[in-house]
Amino acid sequence: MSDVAVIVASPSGEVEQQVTTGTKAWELFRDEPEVIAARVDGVLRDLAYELQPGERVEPVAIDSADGHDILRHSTAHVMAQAVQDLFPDAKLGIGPPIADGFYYDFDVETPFVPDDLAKIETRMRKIIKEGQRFSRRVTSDADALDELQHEPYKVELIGLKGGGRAEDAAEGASVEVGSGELTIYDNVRRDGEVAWSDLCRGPHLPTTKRIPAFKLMRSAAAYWRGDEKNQQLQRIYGTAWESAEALEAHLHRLEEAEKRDHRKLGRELDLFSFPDEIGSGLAVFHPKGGVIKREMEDYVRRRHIEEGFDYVGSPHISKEGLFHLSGHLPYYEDTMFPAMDLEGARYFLKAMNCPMHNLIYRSKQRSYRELPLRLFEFGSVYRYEKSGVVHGLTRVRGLTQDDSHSYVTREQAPAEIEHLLGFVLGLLRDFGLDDYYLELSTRDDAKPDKFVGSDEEWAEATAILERVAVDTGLDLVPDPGGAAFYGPKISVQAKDAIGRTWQLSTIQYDFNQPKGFDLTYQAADGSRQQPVMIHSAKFGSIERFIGVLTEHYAGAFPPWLAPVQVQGIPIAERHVDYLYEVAARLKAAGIRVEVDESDDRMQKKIRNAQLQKVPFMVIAGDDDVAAGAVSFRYRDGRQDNGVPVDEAVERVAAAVASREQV
RNA sequence: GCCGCCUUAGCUCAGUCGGUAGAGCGAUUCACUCGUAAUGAAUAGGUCGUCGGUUCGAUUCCGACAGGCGGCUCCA
Repeated sequence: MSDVAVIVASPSGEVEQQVTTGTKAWELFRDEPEVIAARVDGVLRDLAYELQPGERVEPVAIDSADGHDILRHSTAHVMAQAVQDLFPDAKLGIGPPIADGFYYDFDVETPFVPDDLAKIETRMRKIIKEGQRFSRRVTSDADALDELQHEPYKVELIGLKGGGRAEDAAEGASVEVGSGELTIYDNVRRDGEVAWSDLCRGPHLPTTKRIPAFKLMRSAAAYWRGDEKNQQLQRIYGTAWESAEALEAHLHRLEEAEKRDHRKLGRELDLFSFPDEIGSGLAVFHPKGGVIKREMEDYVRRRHIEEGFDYVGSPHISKEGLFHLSGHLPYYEDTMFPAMDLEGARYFLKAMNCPMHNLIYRSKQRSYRELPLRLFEFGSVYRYEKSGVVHGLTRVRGLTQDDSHSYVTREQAPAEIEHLLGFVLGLLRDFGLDDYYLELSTRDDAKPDKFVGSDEEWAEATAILERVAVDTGLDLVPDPGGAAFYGPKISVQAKDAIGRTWQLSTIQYDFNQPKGFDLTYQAADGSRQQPVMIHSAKFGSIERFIGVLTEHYAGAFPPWLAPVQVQGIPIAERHVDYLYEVAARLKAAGIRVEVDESDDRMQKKIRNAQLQKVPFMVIAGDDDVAAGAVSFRYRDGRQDNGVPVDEAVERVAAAVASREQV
């Protein structure tokens, strides 16, 4: 028995270590209970992996990103075993780790109900207690097909792998079958009996006992391999963590996110609602939500004009010919509201503004001297979103786009895109969103029927967008196949206060519609040339952006957006008149102020203002009246008493003007 | 659109094993006038989502539809 040399890497550095032939990875980390797997020459391995000479071995801790994935993947196996114990006819789909958890898909006769989840959890605890060992076994395609003949979905995966198509089998399928050798993991009881097996690449925890904390979250249907033409499977989502505390913290984060839900805050703060009588996905803004909407629109309109855009207007409805001309109808008729037949013509509610703007462009002969010509409006569009996808303000059927179209010469296009991107990012910053990355959506070459235009045009457009995006220095994520039919796009994905990302702005390069509309301009040499159009929505939709901002600020808007900026609170009834005088001063400075003259006690008034998340409470009692002052209370409970009225007005006005958060 | 769950007062939710309903908050009125997150009392408010079916009788059971929630698919 000879020695082999391996390199053991740890945060403190790398050490060469002599071990006996046949040493398993776990033997290097036997004193480190948090280590649940090893990264060997860059590849994740079970701790039972037998070390080879010269290999570089890194411990993988359960609370690392890789460790979490392994823990959650193993927990998914335990869940699948529990499900098949309780529902022997359940066929296995796939079961990968995902962000903050895992899922496993099953083909079952009857969908799972909440009670089933409780039963499955109980069964899982039993399996965990048994301390079943995850045991890796290499197999061949033929043997696996034989062994798994009762698992039709696994058989399908093996077949796809054989065809070299494992990667596009389904999202998450690569955890079952990779491009390399095929492996099966057996769950082995202490007495050596195999309790359960699953086709899987691994790696896994050493035993089920190493699952410290988990919870099943919900069940839902999911299409096999993500295709709605396929069988629907029942998916169970769960989460697993390195400790009960970490699980608790995760559940707490979910609760906090729920408190920020714009649908809930919209009701509580009286911002907007979705009356059933109007229809699904169609919002009305109440006076307080209307303030936010108006402030946003006013500011955005002003900024567009400052940036060289012309404000235009267009109707909500049009004869169908326009949408044929733009090329939209063949691609999007399904997502437009059905046509209305009027006077022998078919009218559609508009789902996009660009055709209307093209008509404005085409209303007269254009000169190169006019370019870039930038048309902008808040365009209301209607999209017949499928009933299952409508969601608060973030996915609606009627929305207002802050939409612009820049008509430029081909030579001007790169500079215009750069200008737009800088403008968009500046606007987002003004609204308090300063963490984002970019996505470049391109054509799917495999689906030529979904896109129009030549290969050369697409290549040119994509290259320009990519170059401008890269120049920003922001992260750029590819999104193959995500382009519009008429051209590629850059989208800005903004992160909110609790780290969720939202697709907001888009910038699209379009060489097709100018062709369809036969848009031209007269060049300096007298020739007729075709412009390129650049579509850009800054917030995507006003509605969605209000939803995103509501969640980002958890309803505590910065003063410039807050529906009520100052709530006046008298200590006693005799201070009401004084507060109205202060309020008049604030109003004269353009501040939105209300005085609470209700019968409530002042403590209750403070509580109400607090719950309404009003940025400034201005309180007045005998002391303040005597001193010609007021007392401030902020949302965080901070107080500032005896502030002279002039200074108080100045302080509020300054906070509003600077658009800062307080 | 597909799967599951849900729909009781303005809001949050009890409840009725089938005999037409209750709380808290909110609203209104009255009393109280108070220094930093809930003063007290009284009153009003519901065709139990809609439409059908079963039944002597349906808010309750069944079905369809509408709306909502969680996913899947989709998102110009």
